[in-house]
Amino acid sequence: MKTRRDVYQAIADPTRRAIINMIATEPHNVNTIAANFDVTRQAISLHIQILVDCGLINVKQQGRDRLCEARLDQLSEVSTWVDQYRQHWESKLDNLEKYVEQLKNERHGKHKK
Amino acid sequence: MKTRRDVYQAIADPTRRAIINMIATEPHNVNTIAANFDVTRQAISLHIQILVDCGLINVKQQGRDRLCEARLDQLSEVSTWVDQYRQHWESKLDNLEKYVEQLKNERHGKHKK
DNA sequence: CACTTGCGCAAGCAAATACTTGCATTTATA
DNA sequence: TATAAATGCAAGTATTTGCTTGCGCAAGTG
Repeated sequence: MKTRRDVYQAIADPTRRAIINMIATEPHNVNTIAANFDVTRQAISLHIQILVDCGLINVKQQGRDRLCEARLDQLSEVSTWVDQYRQHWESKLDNLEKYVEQLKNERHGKHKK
Repeated sequence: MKTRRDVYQAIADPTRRAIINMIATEPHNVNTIAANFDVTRQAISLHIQILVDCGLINVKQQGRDRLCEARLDQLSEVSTWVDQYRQHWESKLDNLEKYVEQLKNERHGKHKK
């Protein structure tokens, strides 16, 4: 049975979302990531494995470390799915248009955080 | 044990996403929804229950029918989470813009389906 | 008032999850 | 070269899913 782990499945788990958050700005190795959670390294390792499987994380072997880097563009699938309904909860589509405009501006004015 | 079913968990299942899709434009009762899937009504009923639990569906009793209406604004939580990473795959932003444009057109020229 | 229709509830199950502990392997390092 | 550090792999377990079948009940209908 093909393991049907897709992106939606991947981000369904809060721990995995937290992991993504952790490496969103800069890559970290497995142990560093694991150190931030209460569960064992093995558990985190498994979560990472799942994230790798669905393309959300890219692992780069670096000596004895495995650098985990986020491939956030993989989230676009979810983004697209959700956005198709945006007009249903934002009274007007024009709002989305403004939203995109706003995002474009943010893109130019390098992010802070 | 508090059932921790959140929106992410809810949309993780393809059947549930399909259900949301089905009632996105107009409400349907449970049997009508179930008729569109290969699984039993009970299975669908359970999925609907889950969607109701996390606020993605609103059920209105209408005689012996239970009209299921989508509360798509509940998806904003997911949208917000994903969007915080959007700048990481910003190249896709222009595509979204085109997408919005396309949606606007569809809006004017009433959809078919 | 029988009968059909729309549904929920509950019991039972197989498979998938989320974790853990234990052990093996590879790569720096003192 | 021993030793520590960073991980993966494997086995075992408790839960949580996703479904099914069976049953009961309330709301329309002929």
